[in-house]
Amino acid sequence: MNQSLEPWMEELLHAEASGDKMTEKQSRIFEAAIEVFAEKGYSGSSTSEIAQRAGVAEGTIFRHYKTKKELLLSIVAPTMVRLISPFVLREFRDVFKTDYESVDQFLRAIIENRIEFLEKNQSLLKILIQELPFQPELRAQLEKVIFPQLKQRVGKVIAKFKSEGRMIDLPTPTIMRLAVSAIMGYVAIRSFYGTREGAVWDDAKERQATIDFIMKGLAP
Amino acid sequence: MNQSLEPWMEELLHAEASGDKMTEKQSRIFEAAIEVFAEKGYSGSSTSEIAQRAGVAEGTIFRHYKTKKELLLSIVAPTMVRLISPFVLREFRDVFKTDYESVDQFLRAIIENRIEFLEKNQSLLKILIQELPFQPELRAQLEKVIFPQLKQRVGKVIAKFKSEGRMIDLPTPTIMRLAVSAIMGYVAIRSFYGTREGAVWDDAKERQATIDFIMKGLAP
DNA sequence: CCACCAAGTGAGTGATTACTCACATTCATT
DNA sequence: AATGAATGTGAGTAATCACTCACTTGGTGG
Repeated sequence: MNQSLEPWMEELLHAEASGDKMTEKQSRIFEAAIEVFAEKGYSGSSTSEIAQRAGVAEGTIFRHYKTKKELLLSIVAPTMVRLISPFVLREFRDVFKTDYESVDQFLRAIIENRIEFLEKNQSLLKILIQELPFQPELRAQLEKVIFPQLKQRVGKVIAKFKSEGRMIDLPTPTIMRLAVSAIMGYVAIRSFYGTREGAVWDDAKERQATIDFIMKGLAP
Repeated sequence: MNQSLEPWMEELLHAEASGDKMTEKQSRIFEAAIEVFAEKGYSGSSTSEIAQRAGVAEGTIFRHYKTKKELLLSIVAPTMVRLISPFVLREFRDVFKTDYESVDQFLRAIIENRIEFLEKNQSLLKILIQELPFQPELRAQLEKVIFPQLKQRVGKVIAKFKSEGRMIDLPTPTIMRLAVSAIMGYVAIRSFYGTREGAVWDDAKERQATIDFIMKGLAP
């Protein structure tokens, strides 16, 4: 399953798994980097500004991260894992035993959950999406680790739904793509409008419409 | 309608409208810039590389564009206009007269048309999406010109569909968001996989599934 | 109390950046 | 052919870049 992760990836995952051994200054750097990267993009950010905003000397950054890119990856790679973490949890496999009242109920719950996650981590998501096209390591992780795991775990649940005739008969990746893109569109527009004064944006209704849209589109 | 465009925008639109008065070298710069920006991102690109790839001296770039950012905007601002141009065409308003057999037929046609456009202009789209969060001028144009025009033009057609009970009763922007995000998801994944050797991607089927998904989701 | 090492510093490094400018070339108009 | 403007050039500039390194600080184990 772990199909020989590359060393840098092992380290990153391990670093995250093994709790926060971070110095206070290091975590200040970490947070500041998230801020600046999200604000100006990776290429548009300078290590000097990150240091400044973290309240540390520029050299301190390189004490903890060999390069600027390593700092980026240490932020973004774990995010991809966290993004799919609910699907890897045991509870998720229990869908087989627990017979949900409706597909709706189950799907709604998980969609709401992921929307919540995305909104609480808007900066991380922004950085991830921005850098995905430019960082081959990230694309590799997505393709070799994230996609397969998603396909395997979620695939089983979707297969069950399909076999019960409660969901449209399409390939699992296609179904996921359609659902995910609707959610991403919702999140994207929401962040475009930000939280504004004269906002003509009824969030509850928009979210409901999005979920309904997905459900109706994926109905058999 | 034109609600007082800012000068730079006027110029850009005018420059495009008034045909190609470009020098050969200028258009070489223009094309090279599209290449490099799409490849490395705006901040990650250097004017020296653009000049090199265009086969001109670096100074030539600044003869035609005051700054690097102006070069970017000259590429990307017209793209936004072209993106919605079909909806501004006269034919589009004729939907009222011409009674389409089905909403399906009409929507399918226009969705296919825009997918085609996006695929033929992948680089431009990539640059646009990448820079939208960082260029206030672009966001302003989107908000003040693109969105309103879309809402007005497309709104009428959608209103007609809704009144005929052939489409779900949701706000126009919501309907557009749902349709557009599904299309963007399709385009994004397609470009992620690129055109590869062992591609497990049946394009025709994916496209069909996407369109069906939109139609079903927007059905009344 | 010493010795040791990781954590932290900030001045310094060469490379690269967007942009300028004095000058050369080409073009259009008379 | 002459002239003025538009186009093109590339060496030059100050600023900024990611990163290094000799050094200081602070905490921990013996």
